[in-house]
Amino acid sequence: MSLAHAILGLLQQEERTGYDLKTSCFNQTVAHLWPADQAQIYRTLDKLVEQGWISCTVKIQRDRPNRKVYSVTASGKAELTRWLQCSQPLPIVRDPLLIQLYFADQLPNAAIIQLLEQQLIARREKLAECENIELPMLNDKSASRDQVMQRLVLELAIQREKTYIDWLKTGIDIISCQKEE
Amino acid sequence: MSLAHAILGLLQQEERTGYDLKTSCFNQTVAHLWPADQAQIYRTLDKLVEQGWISCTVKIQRDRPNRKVYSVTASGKAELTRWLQCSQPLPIVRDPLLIQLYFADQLPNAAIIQLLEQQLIARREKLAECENIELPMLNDKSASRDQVMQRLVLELAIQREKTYIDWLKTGIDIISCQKEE
DNA sequence: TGTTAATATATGATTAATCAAATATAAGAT
DNA sequence: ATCTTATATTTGATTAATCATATATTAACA
Repeated sequence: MSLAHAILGLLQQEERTGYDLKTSCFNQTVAHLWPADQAQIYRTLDKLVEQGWISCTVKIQRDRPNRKVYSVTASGKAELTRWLQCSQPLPIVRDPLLIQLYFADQLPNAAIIQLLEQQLIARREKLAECENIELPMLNDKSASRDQVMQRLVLELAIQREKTYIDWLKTGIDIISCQKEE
Repeated sequence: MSLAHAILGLLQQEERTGYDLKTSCFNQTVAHLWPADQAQIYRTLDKLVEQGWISCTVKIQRDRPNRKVYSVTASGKAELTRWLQCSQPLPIVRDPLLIQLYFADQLPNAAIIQLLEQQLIARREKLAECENIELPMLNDKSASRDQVMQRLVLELAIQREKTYIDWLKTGIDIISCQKEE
């Protein structure tokens, strides 16, 4: 499961709590790669401990509730390195809009265009989110190795949105010219 | 759930059995929009009958096992029309390769490139599959309304693969030039 | 003093999807 | 005669993800 390995990767960057993972990773950049909710994160942490891939230390805090800080064990590090080299299957995409459009011939043009316009808004918002993430450009020679990797990932996310946006615009044009019924 | 509505749409095109849905829809074009396995299809058919959106007639066959043929009811047709006009959320994409790349700074360049090369092969295969689907082009004026919709959907699938392929090529170039460690 | 917000973790229930396998009929091939 | 293939449906088990909610501590605010 990739979520487990994503968490392993994040904990290898630095030790964190479940709360940290949620608020500073899975609510931020990682949300674009592998969204995960809080319940799943805490449960996956439990599984990783069971597996022996991470270990937990309770940090007592005076001013706030105590934290369970997790860090990667030697065996966890080995597992991550192993997994990082395994070829993974293509992701499965299930896009409700495509199903709608596939059967949209029975809708009036205006209704179809409304669907596409709404997606266009949502996609533009997502593109803006991705473009707001600050990372050195691919041609920036001062970028560290991990920044290059992260920028590369971000570039796909951005390109993906741009492709979708272009396609939506084409779709709107095409439908506008269609004879109804 | 979109699977239910996809099935509703397919049954509105013509009455079909679970087997038909699997072999001539979910193994073919629809596989690129909304993959579904056989167990899920049959179970969803049961749910749709319970809802009263489709009805079932058993067709006795002499030469082959009997078929349960499903067709859309009036209430099913209404439900489909309703659903087709509801704005749907953006699909959630979880791509394991992006997680790998995000943490790939600890891998040697050759290992990263191997990951990307393998995805490139898989993506090219998928692109070829999409391009093999026969549908009139968007500028073809003899195309029927439903063919236009289906071509539009296919165009996104194709563009999506092309975007991914371009990105993979860029990625391979960038990683090749990276200093290791 | 009581309320809300932020920090922090845990659990129950449900849905959607996947995997595996069982069952049955008949045609066609070896 | 047996094996395979295609047709056709059903069920059990499990995983991954989501949703809702519960619990606890402290700070800040009104």
